[in-house]
Amino acid sequence: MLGVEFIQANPREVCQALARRGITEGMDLVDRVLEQDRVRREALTNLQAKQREANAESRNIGNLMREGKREAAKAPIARQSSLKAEIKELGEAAANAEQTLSELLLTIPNLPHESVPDGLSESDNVAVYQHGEIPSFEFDPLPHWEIARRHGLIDFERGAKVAGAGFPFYMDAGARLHRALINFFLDAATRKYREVRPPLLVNEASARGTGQLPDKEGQMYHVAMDGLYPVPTAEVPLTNYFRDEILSESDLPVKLCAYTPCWRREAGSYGAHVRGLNRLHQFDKVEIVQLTHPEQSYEVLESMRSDAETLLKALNLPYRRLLMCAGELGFNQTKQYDLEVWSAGQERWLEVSSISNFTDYQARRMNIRFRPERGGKPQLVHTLNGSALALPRVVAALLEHNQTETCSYELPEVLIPYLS
RNA sequence: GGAGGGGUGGCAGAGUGGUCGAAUGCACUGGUCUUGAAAACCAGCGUACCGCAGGGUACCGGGGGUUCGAAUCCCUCCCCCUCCGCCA
Repeated sequence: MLGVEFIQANPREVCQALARRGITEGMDLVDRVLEQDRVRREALTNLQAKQREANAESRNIGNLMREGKREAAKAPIARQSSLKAEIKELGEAAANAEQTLSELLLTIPNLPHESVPDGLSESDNVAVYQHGEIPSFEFDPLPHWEIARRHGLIDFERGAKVAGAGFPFYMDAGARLHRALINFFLDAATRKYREVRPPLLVNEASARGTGQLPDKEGQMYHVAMDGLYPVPTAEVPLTNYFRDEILSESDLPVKLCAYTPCWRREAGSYGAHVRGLNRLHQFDKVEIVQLTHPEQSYEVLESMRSDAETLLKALNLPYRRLLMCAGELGFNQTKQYDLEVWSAGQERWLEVSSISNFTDYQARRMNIRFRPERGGKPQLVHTLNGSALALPRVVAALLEHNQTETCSYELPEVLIPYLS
């Protein structure tokens, strides 16, 4: 969430930034936040004045009792009970005001960075870079599900029987290819990031911390009996690792990476775009996360983006880098790159990575701060994350890109050591 | 799942109803001493919020209650530890 102080100090900028996301009632939102904050402060001031009064009275009564003047204490004790009722009422008012403000703030998304292009739709995303040529084939290239079927790499039907659509079995060379990619990605990531094996189920507070709750509730599976959520991405456990903690400035930047399966309900999808490996309920991903000093996050965003791109280059896959337009940004992000590989069999781009800066938006929610070395109050860190990479579409692109006329396929050299 | 014991500041650890936001030790910061360092000594050292300010309020796992007054008593939830059971 945004900080009230910031909104207070920059109402116009906030409105303009929200407008870039297509939110036209920005001024109204800002006004409501400021008004609600005023209400909250007033309620607090009133409450605290009464509490002060009651505390003084109690001290007074304590002194009288100690001196054995029980009679003299009777009047102030009687007065206390009416004070107590007032305090209870004022306390409830203050809590309500606080709650209302925080709910209001949760409806306001993060503000697009100035370097983010304008636009509200997918077509406004800017392809800022492309690596490799889109290949032309002398034959009709097959989609990956066809190649996978002929080689027995993936068993979608039995996956559907055992779990449901979107839960494939990877078999034999298909399973091994997955393991190879996970190891290849992790070996690259761990040269720079601490390797973590996180919990695969998280509690509600963690889902709230990274912003999956309350707005994206339907995207996660939910183990209702125990109040746990299978992770939709390793971002959740990794970023929550330091929730409610104060780090030393010298701890920054914190760099974490993890391989995890990811579970997503992805309700409402249909058609050709969900065929094969395009969209699954369970998939594998290596995630990279950094917590940085506020002054460094945009620099770090570029380096994380480059970490992910290095992998695609090593795999020899044509890909392009999209800079997401203001209207297509995730709710919590200020700037976001998507990396898309070329799917030769489907003749379209497939997203395999998204790298984002959240600035202090998640950190404020999660209360992750650092103590400045030069002294002063703890400050919020900036959080960033990115996929490096998500597996299924990489598998799809590898099969499709490297296919031959006889429907065999080759794999890039970097994977050979991982496949033996 | 059953029985028992616990959750206090960065860490360790006192505190069982009245100036307790909380002793003490360690760690950390500044200073004295020293050629320098160590040791010793002195001082400082939680977080959030309200207030122009002096200052005030809240926080001893979370929530609720008893009381004029709660870290301390009661209820409830969460978490941790030990033993038993079950299990990979």
